[in-house]
Amino acid sequence: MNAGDLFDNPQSRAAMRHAELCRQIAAHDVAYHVNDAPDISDAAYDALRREVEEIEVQYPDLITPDSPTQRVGYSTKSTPFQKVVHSRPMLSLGNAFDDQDVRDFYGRVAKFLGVQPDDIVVMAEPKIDGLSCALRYEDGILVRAATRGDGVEGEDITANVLQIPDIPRQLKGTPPKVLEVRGEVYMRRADFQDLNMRQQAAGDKIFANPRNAAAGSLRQLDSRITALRPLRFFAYAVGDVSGAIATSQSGLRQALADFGFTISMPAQLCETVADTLAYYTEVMQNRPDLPFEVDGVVYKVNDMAWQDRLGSVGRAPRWAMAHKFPAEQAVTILRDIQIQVGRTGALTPVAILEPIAVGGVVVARATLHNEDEIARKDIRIGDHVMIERAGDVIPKITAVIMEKREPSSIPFVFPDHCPVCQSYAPRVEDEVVRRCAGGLVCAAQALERLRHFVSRDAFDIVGLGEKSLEEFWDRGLIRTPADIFTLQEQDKGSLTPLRSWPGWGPQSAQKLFASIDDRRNIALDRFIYALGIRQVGQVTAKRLAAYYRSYTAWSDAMIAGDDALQSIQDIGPAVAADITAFFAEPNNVALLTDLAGHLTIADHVMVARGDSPLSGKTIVFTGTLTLITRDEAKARAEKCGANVTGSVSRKTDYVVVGADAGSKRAKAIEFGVTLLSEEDFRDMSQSGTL
DNA sequence: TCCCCTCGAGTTCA
DNA sequence: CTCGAGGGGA
Repeated sequence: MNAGDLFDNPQSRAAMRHAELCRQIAAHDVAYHVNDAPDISDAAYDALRREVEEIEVQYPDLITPDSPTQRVGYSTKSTPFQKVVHSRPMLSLGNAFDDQDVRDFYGRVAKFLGVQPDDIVVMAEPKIDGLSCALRYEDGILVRAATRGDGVEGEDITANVLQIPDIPRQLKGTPPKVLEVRGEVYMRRADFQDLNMRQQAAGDKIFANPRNAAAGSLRQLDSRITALRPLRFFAYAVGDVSGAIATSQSGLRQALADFGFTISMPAQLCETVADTLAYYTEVMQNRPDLPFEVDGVVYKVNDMAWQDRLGSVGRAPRWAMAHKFPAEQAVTILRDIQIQVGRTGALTPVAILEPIAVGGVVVARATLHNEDEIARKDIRIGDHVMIERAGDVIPKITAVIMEKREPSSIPFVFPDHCPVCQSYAPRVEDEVVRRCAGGLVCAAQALERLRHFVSRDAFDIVGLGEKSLEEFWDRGLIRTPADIFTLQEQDKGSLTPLRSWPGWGPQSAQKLFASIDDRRNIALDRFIYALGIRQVGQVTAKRLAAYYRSYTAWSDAMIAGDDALQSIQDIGPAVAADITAFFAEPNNVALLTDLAGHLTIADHVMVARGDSPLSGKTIVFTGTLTLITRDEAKARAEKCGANVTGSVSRKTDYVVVGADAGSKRAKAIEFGVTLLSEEDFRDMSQSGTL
């Protein structure tokens, strides 16, 4: 080994980058907070912080007390509340709508753990309709409160939370050094009505429902106003905690109560699925009598060791689920059906409704999904339709009230041409969507592609929203993504520069140019995702980036037509064909080259758990696993930073061989890939911090 | 070949 | 958040 090797691994590279970023952020902080003279745009500052967070997610041992992520809050001027990065993300819950969904939940948990559904004990609690909130206690003292935000980053509402009577400022008993308590801030129904009466008397805003009232009260800039609002709090979970405070969910509830919190009632420990369903029915029946609004119940696997094993998929834990009460419904009139064109050319029908209040909000539009959906329900313009807010957010039409139909009404005819570019819009056999064939000539598609390009998960260009994008399009300034990066040059020579446009000024123009410049450095996976290749979303883009590592390696391989595509996880013939088709179009290749000329595309940083021998490795499972289930094995491997793929290729590092392994094992031997037994895998996935 | 699961794409309102 | 469809295990 020579000295070069020490630095030529992902972890040491990440460590060096991390240190550099921390230095930069500290310098910017001084400029911003101390000298009151920011030397960098908010967006660029956020990007630096984001990069630090990403590195720390991969290499937790780089997190030090003086890391910028560990400091309380930081400012962006976009909101008056300081942003707070949650120490661990606040997840959302999967939803069940009927008994079968609940049985399926038990089935999934049982299958993952390799136990029987009857073995699973579940803690059931009411799901209060309020706002999730995280309270951080250090040495028993409340030091910070944050809203859930997007789950990763929330807003600092400490001052307001201190005004809520059942949130203790100081914990009782002997709490751990650090304890983050999570729960729901809500308002009782009676308190809500009183508040509205007072608001009305004072000529102030009336709230639509207790939830909105709680939200409005919590986001007051003046905490003296919050103090006048009758807010309450139920504790139901913990986030960051030093040491363990319970081994079960029921124990956790008890511990929280002992620390001085109110815990949600009525709750019940359920031994069987039947108990769980009975609890659901009971809460639903008592719903009108409960003093607060409840939109369902929550089930949590009681055993916390099992919770840990189950982990989470995406943004939802596998060990918990919400069982929702039936959605509120309402009847209104369907005024029109509009056809929207998406970035892939998909024609999507949208219902334009006579505005009506459902579940506390006024609904005026609803998606109709597709042509078949309209035909299946025989939805016609002018019909009275039943709408509901599914999962409490997105409104949908559930049925047509046939008795109220006008005899003169006619079935809706779905157009077979694009409403924007008039191109033919064929429906591929066996597919549900109709797609505008206009492709590159369709303005609607081009605009949607641009919108995708600048969206948060892609280039994240702030200040270039839908409206301004459309404006630039209309004036012919932005027609392709590359145009975004020449905007400032174009503007310089223009007779009507941006700063002279209505609604724009020198400041906003400068700000936009700055935020575009901030994105001239971009991670490879974001870049690939931004291109908007059919069927290539965030996950697939990341897989491509991880496989090819650099922009040049990727684009060269794509232009040459790499057969290896299909050996990448999640990429089969259909997805590979779409990627190949994208590169077969000369316009796309030209665009790509043009675009790349304006950018610095960073090589992919391996997602790796530094201290695990599996980190950064590509691993394939084959045969029947006997020690743990396949799902669990896969989750564990990924937790260690491994890339789990489906088929063996020369790039595979390990093949874990279970019982009765067949062709993959043979292939592994042929390629000289290291074979691991299940026991080997267990040992390797255990070493390293989990 | 079938079925389950994950991913992609499209969407509402405050 | 929901639905459709591709991938891949069985």
